[in-house]
Amino acid sequence: MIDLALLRSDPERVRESQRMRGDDEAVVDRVLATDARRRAALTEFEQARAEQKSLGRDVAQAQGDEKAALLVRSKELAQRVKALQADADAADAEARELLMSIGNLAEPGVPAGGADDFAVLRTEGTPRDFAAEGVPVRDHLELGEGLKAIDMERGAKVSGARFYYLTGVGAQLELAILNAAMGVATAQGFLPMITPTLVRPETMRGTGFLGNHSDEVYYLEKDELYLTGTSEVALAGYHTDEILDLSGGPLRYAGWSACYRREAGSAGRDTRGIIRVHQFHKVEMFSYVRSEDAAAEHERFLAIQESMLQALELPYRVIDTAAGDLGTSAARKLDCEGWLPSQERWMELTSASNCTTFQARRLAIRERGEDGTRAVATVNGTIGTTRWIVALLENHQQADGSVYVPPMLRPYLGGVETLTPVL
RNA sequence: GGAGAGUUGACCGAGCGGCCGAAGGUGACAGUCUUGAAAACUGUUGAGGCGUAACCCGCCUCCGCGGGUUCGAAUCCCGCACUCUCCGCCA
Repeated sequence: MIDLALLRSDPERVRESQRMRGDDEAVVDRVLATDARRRAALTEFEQARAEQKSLGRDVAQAQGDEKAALLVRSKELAQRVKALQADADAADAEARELLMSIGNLAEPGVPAGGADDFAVLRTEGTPRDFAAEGVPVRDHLELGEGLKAIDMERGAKVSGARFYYLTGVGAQLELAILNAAMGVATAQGFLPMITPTLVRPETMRGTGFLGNHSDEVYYLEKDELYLTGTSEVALAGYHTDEILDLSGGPLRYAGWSACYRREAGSAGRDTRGIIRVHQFHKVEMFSYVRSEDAAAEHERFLAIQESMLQALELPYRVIDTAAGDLGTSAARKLDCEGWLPSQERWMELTSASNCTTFQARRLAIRERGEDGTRAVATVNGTIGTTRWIVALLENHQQADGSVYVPPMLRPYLGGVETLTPVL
């Protein structure tokens, strides 16, 4: 939720952001109009209510005829108060709903436009020249099957499309990635957390995942619970309705969780292998930080992500996502995309979003300031996920179908330097 | 799944249908005293909103959440969530 006070004082700033995102800018004026109506109704209600309260005190003290007369008056007033309250509540709900429909303000510098309008900030590492090496490029699934690491067929038999089993070294490889990620995060001062993956509607809504992309989310109707697509949801919800003490620096958490995504809008995309699946695991960094420090925290996340990808010896590029491709909550999103040799394209491996005060405002997460409280900022970012298996297998494949293991992961794989196909 | 008890401010804990945003205590902060500290004493100490752009000030809302009864609800009624205890079931 954006700051209503800001929308009132600088509506053009909000319109500008809406344009950058490709969203409706007329909503800004609707918010202004509805808010004016809300305030008028509220004032009227409050005046009537004040009168009712003072009359009520008179009733309590009056006796006999005087009391009877006062009761008549206050009964009339009670009707009026009720009606005015209903008006005020309705106007408030309407204003709030409109305000909630506005995505976070894109940060200055974020490219305008949609999914294809991202800016490439830099490229690190060089994709291998497989032809020059004389290595025939196999895709991750072919490699994974050769290693007996990935079983899509049985995944489909048991659960359907986009489900899979990780078997043997595949399972070990995922655990290696996640454990390495957890280790790095912990060393960087993040508190390790294993989080719930089923959350209540308020939490899902508060984190901004029930907006445009609500089709992406699994919902358990019988229990009124949502399956989360990232531990960001549980980590953001963790401090709902709390006033935090950030005087000692940001609160940093590293959440480990299974992630569930319906992939409703991606029919036909990435159907082969485990690039785009309904269920996977992820370690996510999440910080609660003072508003003025959020951009620096965002950079910090990116640096940690890059250090992971470098340790895994994966070529990648960093992109600044365009405004129209930001999630509802994000003001800026920086992704690291790893090279995918089999398709000769880049594929998202990490994503880091600065949500500024947007999420915290919805979830009522504040800190104590000089006078009063103010919303904190939240920042989130990937530090390891199942999909990295794809990049590792493909980028580190050898001519014989074996796969080189970067030193960082070896301690988690019994020290092996190479994964060898099972014949 | 069944039965019961509970949910009040940073924390503990009172609370009669009518000056109750809420006694008392703890903690925190400030002051007095002290060389300093402790103790003692005194004072301050919740959030959101409207009037209003801001101050002062005034007013409204918030006693788990949502409804209802009433001129008036922390207090009475209903529903929901959560916590605890006992029983049952599963592991």
